[in-house]
Amino acid sequence: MSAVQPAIRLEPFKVACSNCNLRELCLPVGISNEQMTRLDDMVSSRRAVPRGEPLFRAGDAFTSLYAVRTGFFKTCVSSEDGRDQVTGFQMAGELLGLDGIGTERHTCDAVALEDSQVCVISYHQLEDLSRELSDLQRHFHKIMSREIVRDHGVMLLLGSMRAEERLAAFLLNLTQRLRTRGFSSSSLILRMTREEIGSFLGLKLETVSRAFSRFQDEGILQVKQRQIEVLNPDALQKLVNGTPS
Amino acid sequence: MSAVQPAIRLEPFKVACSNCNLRELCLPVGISNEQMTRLDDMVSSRRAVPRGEPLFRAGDAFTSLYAVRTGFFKTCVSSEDGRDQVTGFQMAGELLGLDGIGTERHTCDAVALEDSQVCVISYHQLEDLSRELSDLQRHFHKIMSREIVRDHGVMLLLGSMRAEERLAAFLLNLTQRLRTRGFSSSSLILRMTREEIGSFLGLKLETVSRAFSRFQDEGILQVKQRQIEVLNPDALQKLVNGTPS
DNA sequence: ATGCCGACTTGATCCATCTCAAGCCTGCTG
DNA sequence: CAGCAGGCTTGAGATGGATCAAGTCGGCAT
Repeated sequence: MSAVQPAIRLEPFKVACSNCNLRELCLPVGISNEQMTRLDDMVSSRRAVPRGEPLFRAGDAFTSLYAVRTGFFKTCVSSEDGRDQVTGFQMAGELLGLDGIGTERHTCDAVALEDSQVCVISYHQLEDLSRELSDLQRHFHKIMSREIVRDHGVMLLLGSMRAEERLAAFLLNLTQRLRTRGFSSSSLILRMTREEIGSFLGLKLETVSRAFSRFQDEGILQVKQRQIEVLNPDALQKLVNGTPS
Repeated sequence: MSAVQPAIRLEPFKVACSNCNLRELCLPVGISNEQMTRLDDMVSSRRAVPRGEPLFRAGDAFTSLYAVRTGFFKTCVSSEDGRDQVTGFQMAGELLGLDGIGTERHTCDAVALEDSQVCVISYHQLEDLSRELSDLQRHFHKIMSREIVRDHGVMLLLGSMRAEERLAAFLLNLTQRLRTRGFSSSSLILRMTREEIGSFLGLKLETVSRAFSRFQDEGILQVKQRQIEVLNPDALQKLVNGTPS
């Protein structure tokens, strides 16, 4: 690889939803095969985002949605005075950029937490195509609606749970999403720092760290830095359900 | 009015977006006049919801969206174990029910906080119509996207602000929305209890009450139960922007 | 190997908010 | 018009998480 130019654009490999192994998680869900080729046109390119780099920033003009192909992202909003809040973590098959539709500018930053690749989905073409393909239209609406429901869940977490309950809910959510993708649900490597977890959960990093230690002491987890083994998922579940141990 | 049957359905008055004075706030934004008649078909009926009654509940089958015509609603989610969280308050011109699209069941309760009326929007027809009218499609997408952005703002509030900052942000948001509707932005009547405000803001009702009292002591507000006068909106703004006093 | 730096852990203390408890308004009902 | 109930305020004390401060760990560059 040449050291001269930053490898942001990937060589125009054959981008095709039709043979993507994330098909079942991503936009094409419920799309028939014949319609799939139309979709392939809409998803015209990929983009590589190195670890630590933004895919987009608040204020950027909105033109596209992005489907995570490989890697891991966080999204965060910030207020004028520098407060900021991680609003989510996105993994393979999940969609980024929905926030930009409303104002035609992105309203949050999306940052890669490891070297990642996204499929670029022209929003304009998505609009056009979803006027023709009602399955695509329906599915896209569902994705947006689920994002709203997910956000409500986060509000519930932030508004009514205590530190250990929040962390338990966070871990269960992560393992569940990993399981959907065919990974072990008991062994995971965190892609984000304690501080980023804390920001997402409305806690300070020390509190997150203490909660991890407590879970380890109680035999619920094995924690080696970012390498986590879930030894007792039921205990996590009980915490989330308000049964305080 | 007959005392026998509950007056849930309103007599089929002429329901018409085309001459609704909320046109500029609601779904029809950006829709041309000729398209408006098509819209009127889609919004086929109204429904009255008495104070304290649910418009829909979590688990109900999803068939329609609702535009608030008059009155005031709250939406709240609850977890299995009885935790619950107010996720928003909706006033005239705002849309309810987007949460239901993803799973075809509602995922939260929507409850009227005063006697209210909503326009019932058949989601199925909205899908069909927005495949024909790209302006409608675009506007509907924007509404969903803005809801996501709003939710991110609430996360920021819940995750990073202190009690008085949260209340200040809440009051500014309310007055701003009232101003948009042509009401005074300095005088308002709260439609919700301290407990509901607290649930929304992730605080206990006593904390909300104390924050109101403090604002009154500092001359920022005049508080008479639910009747609020905003005497110093700049002070509220400063609180939100992190300038602590 | 060595040293450095960022990420993490852990302890001690502080403080914002919660909790519990008492009392007060206001509107409604009998 | 008296009594009641639901919503609100206020106080005192408890506490969960924040803050401040050391230290440790591990990967990376020299």
